[in-house]
Amino acid sequence: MLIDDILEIIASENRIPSAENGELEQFISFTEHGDFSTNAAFSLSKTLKKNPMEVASALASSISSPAVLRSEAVKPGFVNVLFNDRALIKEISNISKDEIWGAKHKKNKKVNIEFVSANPTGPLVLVNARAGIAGNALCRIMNYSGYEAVSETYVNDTGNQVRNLGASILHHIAVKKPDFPENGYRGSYIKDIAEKIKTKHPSLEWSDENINLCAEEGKRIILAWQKESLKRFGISFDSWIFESDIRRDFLRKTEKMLRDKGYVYESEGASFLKTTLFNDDKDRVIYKSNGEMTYFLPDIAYHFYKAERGFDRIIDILGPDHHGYTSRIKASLMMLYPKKEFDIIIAQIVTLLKNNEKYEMSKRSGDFISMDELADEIDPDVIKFLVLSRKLSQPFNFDIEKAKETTMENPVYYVQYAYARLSSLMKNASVKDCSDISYSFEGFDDPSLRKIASKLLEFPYTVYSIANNYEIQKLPNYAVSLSALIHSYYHDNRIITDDRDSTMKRIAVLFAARRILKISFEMMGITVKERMDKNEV
RNA sequence: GCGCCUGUAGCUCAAUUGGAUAGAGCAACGGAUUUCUAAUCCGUAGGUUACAGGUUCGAUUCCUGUCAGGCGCACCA
Repeated sequence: MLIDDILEIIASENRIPSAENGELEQFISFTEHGDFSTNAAFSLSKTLKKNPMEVASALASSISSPAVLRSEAVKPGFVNVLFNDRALIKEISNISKDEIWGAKHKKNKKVNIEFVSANPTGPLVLVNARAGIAGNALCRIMNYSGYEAVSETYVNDTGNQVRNLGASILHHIAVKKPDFPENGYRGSYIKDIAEKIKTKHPSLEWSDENINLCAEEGKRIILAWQKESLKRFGISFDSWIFESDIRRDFLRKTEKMLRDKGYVYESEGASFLKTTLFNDDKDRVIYKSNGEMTYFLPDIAYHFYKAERGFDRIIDILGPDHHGYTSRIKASLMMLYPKKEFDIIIAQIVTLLKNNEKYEMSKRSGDFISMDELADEIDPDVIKFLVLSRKLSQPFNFDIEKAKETTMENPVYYVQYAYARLSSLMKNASVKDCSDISYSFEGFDDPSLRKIASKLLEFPYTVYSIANNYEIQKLPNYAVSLSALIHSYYHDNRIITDDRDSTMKRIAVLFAARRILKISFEMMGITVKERMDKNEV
């Protein structure tokens, strides 16, 4: 790519050692001062112990390429680069000829992204939707950026919560029974499941055996139900891991590894893991004094299982209730796999507002808003775009009335409309693919058209940066700002005219812009619409 | 009490991770259309980035303190 070529020149001319794996990418930015800028001189000046401006001048003059019209050092030490129009036009044709222009070559780095990971004890709620939407997008972003990313979810299909589920269901079936279980699930869906089970087993006594039966049946039903919910949002996983399988196949090995390394000790009848050695507040119990295992050991086993499968980077997207949990799981991975990159992203709470009322969402209370209920009311595209527009680490206020009623609050229509406009232009100009376009023109003769072309260069670098810092909101932000340029240009200019040369220039740039929008929509999981029908809303 | 996160326009959020004049949308006001779909565009107004110090070429961003809010702090999962 155009910018990559220049970065390579900068790196080799100035003997920047860390410039190999595209390290220079982090020093580029896109402003009004050129097609791109770099502040590399500032950090370089520290290692060279020279004046930043001096370094910048050297950088600027080292850039000699036929593609570059001007490269200049300014004020404190920025270097601004402006391409000549021919080079930009060439890049426009590259964008148009490539289905996924900008995607990096695979660098053989395997990434595992885990998200949603819910108990099969109730409907999925809004945080699950948030994590799911973001996780899928992140997975595509990382694949585009040269990683081999896999999306994964973990099903906690054993343990107390599942037993509580069984007891809650059986309580609706058995005639003679104790009080409703203390930590039981009270949602109305429990009753529905009980009714379903009744058709197969009309009468069940209160017994451990039948609690298990109800738990197994309930789990199956809820899991299928959760899968349907995920499908409505287009959320999918490359792999499903079940806690029961981990316990069966990997638990003993994990415990042995930890004990062999001397990280386990006994105290007051319980077994502790020395997580404080790796920055945890206190050591954590893996076996209680009554001999029971805590949830912690299977979770470690699961993470070890990820590491064993050869992933170089492991990413967990967790709900806000896992805040205090991150340091201990990090510590356990440090014990045996210190070389693995391990990142935990906390997806903050989603608060649903409706007419300024706050909805509480808890599986226990039975009074919650599920993913499904949200999808019933609001176009999933709207939800996806809104969810992706915010930093995951920020709490998210979702106003259901705004999302539904005022379409102006929904930038997703803004970007989809930009795409639809371009599509209808291509149709009117009888352009099906890039072979219908000539790229033999010399210049843009219109700054705003050139600006759109220049904006397209930015796209890959926006995506790469998300792969590093997980700030997914940059993707929708980019789509909005590109769409703004498109809408503005469209409004000011008649695209298709009798002047064939000028028509072709415009179509060439807009075809490429449409391609970039499409790639970004697919990353976000937003529907790509060739036309927008007003009565749809 | 301890830990993590947050505090930016009236509201919801950005700001390319320490960069150039802090930007969008909504709400307010004024304008543009016999449309290649106005779900659009252009303009006006709105800010001591919670507060006080510090670090340096440069701070919304990093450090310290204060104030305010959210979340998490089990031999629960």
